[in-house]
Amino acid sequence: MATRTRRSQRRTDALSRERIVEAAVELLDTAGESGLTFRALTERLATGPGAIYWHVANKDELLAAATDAVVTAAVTVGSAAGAPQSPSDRSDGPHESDGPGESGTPASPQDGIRVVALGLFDAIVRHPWLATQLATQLSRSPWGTVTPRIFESIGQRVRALDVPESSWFTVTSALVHYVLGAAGQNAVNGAIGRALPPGVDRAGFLDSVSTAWEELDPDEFPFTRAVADQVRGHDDREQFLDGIDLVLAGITATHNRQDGPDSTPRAQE
Amino acid sequence: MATRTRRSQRRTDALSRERIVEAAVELLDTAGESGLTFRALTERLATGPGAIYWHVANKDELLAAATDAVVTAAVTVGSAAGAPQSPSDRSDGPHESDGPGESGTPASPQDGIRVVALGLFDAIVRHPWLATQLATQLSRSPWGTVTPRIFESIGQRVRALDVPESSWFTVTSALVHYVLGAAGQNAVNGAIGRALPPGVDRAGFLDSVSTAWEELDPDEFPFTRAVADQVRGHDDREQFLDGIDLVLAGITATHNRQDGPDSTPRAQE
DNA sequence: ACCTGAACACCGTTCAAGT
DNA sequence: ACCTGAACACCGTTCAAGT
Repeated sequence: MATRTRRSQRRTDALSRERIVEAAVELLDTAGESGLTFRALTERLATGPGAIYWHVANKDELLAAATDAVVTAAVTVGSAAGAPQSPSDRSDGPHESDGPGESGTPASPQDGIRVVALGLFDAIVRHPWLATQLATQLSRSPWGTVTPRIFESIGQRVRALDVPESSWFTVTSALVHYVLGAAGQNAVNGAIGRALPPGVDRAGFLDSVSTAWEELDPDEFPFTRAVADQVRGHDDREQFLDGIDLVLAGITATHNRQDGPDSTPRAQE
Repeated sequence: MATRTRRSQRRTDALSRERIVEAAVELLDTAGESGLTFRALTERLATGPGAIYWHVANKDELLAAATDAVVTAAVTVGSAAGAPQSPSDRSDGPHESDGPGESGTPASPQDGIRVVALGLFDAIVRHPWLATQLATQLSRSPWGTVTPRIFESIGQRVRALDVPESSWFTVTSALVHYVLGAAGQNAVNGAIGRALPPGVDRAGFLDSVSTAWEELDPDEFPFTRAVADQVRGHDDREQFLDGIDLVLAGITATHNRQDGPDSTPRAQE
């Protein structure tokens, strides 16, 4: 169901780091984290393991490169077309393109943050292995390229908010942390339809979670049982944006109480 | 440097799922994620792989059990002593005990949230493998025990806030997402002193990150370069709590504008 | 400089056999 | 019911050899 282009019979045209990373991403998307092996990779690229090791140091580096490629595409605004125009026009389900373009309307900083955040959110839904990889990559080496890239794309919008410079780091960190936490947890949604038995769709899935929560021990889990029903009909992207808005509201409440026309609230339907 | 108790020469006293999970956690803490193998486990427990498989279905289940054990300890408030009394008395470095006890003062809901959040934060710093495992566990199966446990402990405090019941799920989710994202990214700190060459301490580590950020491409990373210096001296726990406060401020700003004496702001030094 | 592919060490898991 | 340990299939990685 993924890409139909390019099959295995292409021994011609030279191997390259780029092609290897591309194949790795496809393999991860198709077969999941455990599906990325050097044997599967050699087969798909019609070569031997030694050839891959000539271009890539080891599996960790390959995973880092795959993560970086996908994150860069997701976070680079203003490139591709056909992406979410504005976070106000809510549409269900993940989008198709890999980069959110800011076609047209010069958005407010808040909307810019929402667009970037949604771009990452959708990328993780499309590539569920990103959730784990991001956690690995970010916690292992903040000196890598992935962390600064995410940080930069959010931070540039924070700078446009009227937050004192001394708070830039803290505010941007808070936003990035929320986005990564939320997107990570919602990686399940990408796995629905892939891993789940066909016939069980998203509604059925939410229903099963809701039911499972309702059957928890009443003494240990009173709150979780109480909200179990709210799980049933909720929209993940909607909830994700509500969380962003909560943080944005906190930022304006904290940093410019007396001042300006605080924030541009999203259109509420 | 971890536990000095119990060595390998204890063939007596029966094997049990509990002892296996305990050994797994120790192995993960000591040798990292790649250090947990069935061979290392059999050696430590002085047994064969078959014995372990009698108590545990496979490695995934073992990892899930280890995660659940640590998270439960971290999130269960009111058990152990010697834990962070109140998030206001800031102390540097991770705490020793595994559960944050709420000894004494009946805290505000806000403080309760801060205590639980810090408990999770510290647990991830102490057990860096938790970051990856949490991402794996949560995104794979919200019907597991780990998600509800975290959700419940935060949610019970949210209920004590005066947030309309219809927003309980969204608000709690936002908090949980922030906590997991922030704690996950800060798992590095647990690795400092373990993985890093001795002689490079925390200050040196932050310094190296800051320097790396300062050397990024000025065209691609203007913002990241601008805040690079703020990285140098910052306190992770402090910044983590500042983020929590941002979300809490957003919650009160959004949900009870006209009403009560909005939130109890932390003492700012 | 780039690629081949056999070989190595190690891993998770199974299972007939013991008690 | 619980444990033993040899065996199996598979994995990441290496390296002498080719072009």
